[in-house]
Amino acid sequence: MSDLKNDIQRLEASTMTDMVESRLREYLKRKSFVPGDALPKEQELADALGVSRNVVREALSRLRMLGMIESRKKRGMVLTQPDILGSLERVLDPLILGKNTLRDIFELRLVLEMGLADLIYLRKTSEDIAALESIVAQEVNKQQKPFRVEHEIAFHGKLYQMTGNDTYMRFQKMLLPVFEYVLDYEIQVNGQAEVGKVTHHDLVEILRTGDAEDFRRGMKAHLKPHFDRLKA
Amino acid sequence: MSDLKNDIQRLEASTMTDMVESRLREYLKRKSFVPGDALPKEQELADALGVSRNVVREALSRLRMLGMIESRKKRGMVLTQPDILGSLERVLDPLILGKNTLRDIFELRLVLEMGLADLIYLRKTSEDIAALESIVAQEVNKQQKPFRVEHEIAFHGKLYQMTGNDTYMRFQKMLLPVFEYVLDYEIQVNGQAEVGKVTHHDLVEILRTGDAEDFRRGMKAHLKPHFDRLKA
DNA sequence: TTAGTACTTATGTACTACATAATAACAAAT
DNA sequence: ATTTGTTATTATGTAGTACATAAGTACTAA
Repeated sequence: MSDLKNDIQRLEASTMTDMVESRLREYLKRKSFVPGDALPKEQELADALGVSRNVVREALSRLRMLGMIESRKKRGMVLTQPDILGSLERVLDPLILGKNTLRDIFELRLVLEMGLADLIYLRKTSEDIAALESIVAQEVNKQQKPFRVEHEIAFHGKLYQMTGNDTYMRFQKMLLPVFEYVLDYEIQVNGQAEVGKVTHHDLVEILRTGDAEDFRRGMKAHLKPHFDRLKA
Repeated sequence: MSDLKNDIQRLEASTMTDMVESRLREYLKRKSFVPGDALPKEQELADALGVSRNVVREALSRLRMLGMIESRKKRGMVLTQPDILGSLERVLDPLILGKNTLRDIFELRLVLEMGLADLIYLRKTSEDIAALESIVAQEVNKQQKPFRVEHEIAFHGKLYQMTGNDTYMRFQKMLLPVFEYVLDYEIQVNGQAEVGKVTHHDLVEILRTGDAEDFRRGMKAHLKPHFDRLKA
C-alpha cells in the first residue's frame, strides 16, 4: 500500500482560463473598480493578456455567474454588486458534499439558530409576535411527517425574518435542506431522538415576557436533541 | 422623475450559456451523478444540447470554478466535491458589496461569535486552553493599532479551531475582513466605542471554570460594543 | 515484469465569421 | 421642438474549424 499520494502533492497544471480569471480579479481590485464602472472590451482584454478571446470569455463567464459583472451587446461590460449567496446556493447539494462538510453544515445551522436571540431582541415588534402565534396555532394540525418540516420552515423562517437581516435569512434557508438531509440520515442510523423540552409555543411565550438570554436558553433547550447528537 | 423602472421589471435575455449551465446542473441531479462519476464529452454535450462546444465550455468553466467538476486532457471530466466556501471567498470584497449586505455580514459575524460557546464546550481540551493562554499572554505587548487586529485574529481564530468545524472556521475567517472594514467605517463616523467589559483573559478563565452558558454571557459582554452599534 | 514506442483521443487554446442587440447620429413628421 | 423613424456602427453572443498537448491504450522489446 503506497501512501505516496499523501506525502507528495499532485501538481495541477492550471489552465489559461484560471490564470486569466485571477488576473482579471486582481486587475479590478488594483484599479479600484466599483459597481457601475465599465470594463474594457473582451478583445482588448484578450490582446492585453496575450490570449484568445475565447479564454477571456470563459473567465468572464465565471465572474458573470458570480454576479460580479453584467454585459450586454454593444454596451460592453459593467461591474455589478455580486449576490454573495448565489454561488453558495449552486453548491449546497447534500448529495455531492462530503461527510465532513455535511456535519459542518449541520452544526453551522445550529450556530445560526442560537444566534437568533441577540438579533431578534434588537428589532422584534408586536406584529411579529402575533404572526408567530398564528403560525404556532396551526401547529396542532401538522404533527404528521410531511407537514412537520413545512411547519418548521414557517416558524423558524419567521424568526429569521424578524432579525431584518436578509443575508442571514437566505443563508439559513439554504442550509436547511442540508440540515434536514443529515437529520434524516442520523435518524435512520441512530433512531428517532426525543423532542426538545421547549416547544415553539414556549419560545413565543419567552419572546413576549423574557429577555434575550432567556430566549437563548430556550432555544438551546429546543435544540437539545440536535446538540445531543453531536456528542456521540 | 420617472419611477417606471420600479414599476416594471427589466427583462434579461438569458444567454445560451446560462441555459446550458442550468441544464447541465439539472442533468447531473436527475441522473444522480455523484463525485467520481465521469461526464460525457464536451462535443457530445454540445450535440445533445444543440449548441456549439464554445457555449458548453463557458458553462463548464463555471462548474469548474465551483469545484464541481475537474477535467484533464483525454481523460474527460469527472464530478468532484465542490468547495462550498471557495466561491464565497471570491465575492466577499467589501469594496464591491452594498451597504445592506455589509451590515448583514457584520451581524452575521456576531452570530458566529455567539455560537462558539455551544460547540467549544463539546470539544475543548486542556491543550486548547493552554494555547489560548499563551496567546493572551502576548496581548499586553500588542495594544497598538497594527497589532491589535492581528491579535484578535489569533485569539478568535483559535476559538474557532477548537470547535473542530473547518467550514465554520473558514467561514468566519472570510467574514472577518468585511467585519473589520465595517468597523473601521463605523468608528470614523460614530467615533471610537468603549471596550467590552469582558477581556480575552476573562474568556479563557470562563473556559476553564465555567459552563457553556457562562461563556455565552461572557462573549456577549465582550462583544457588547458591537451589539450597541446595531441599536443606533 | 518492466521499459519503450506508436497510436489515439478529449481537452485546451486560437482564430475566423457572423447574427444580434444596443447605441449614436441623423432625417422626417407631427 | 419634441417625437418618431432610419441608418450605421459596434461589442457581445454563438458557431465552426484547426491544432497542440496531455493522457490513455496497445503493442513491442529487453
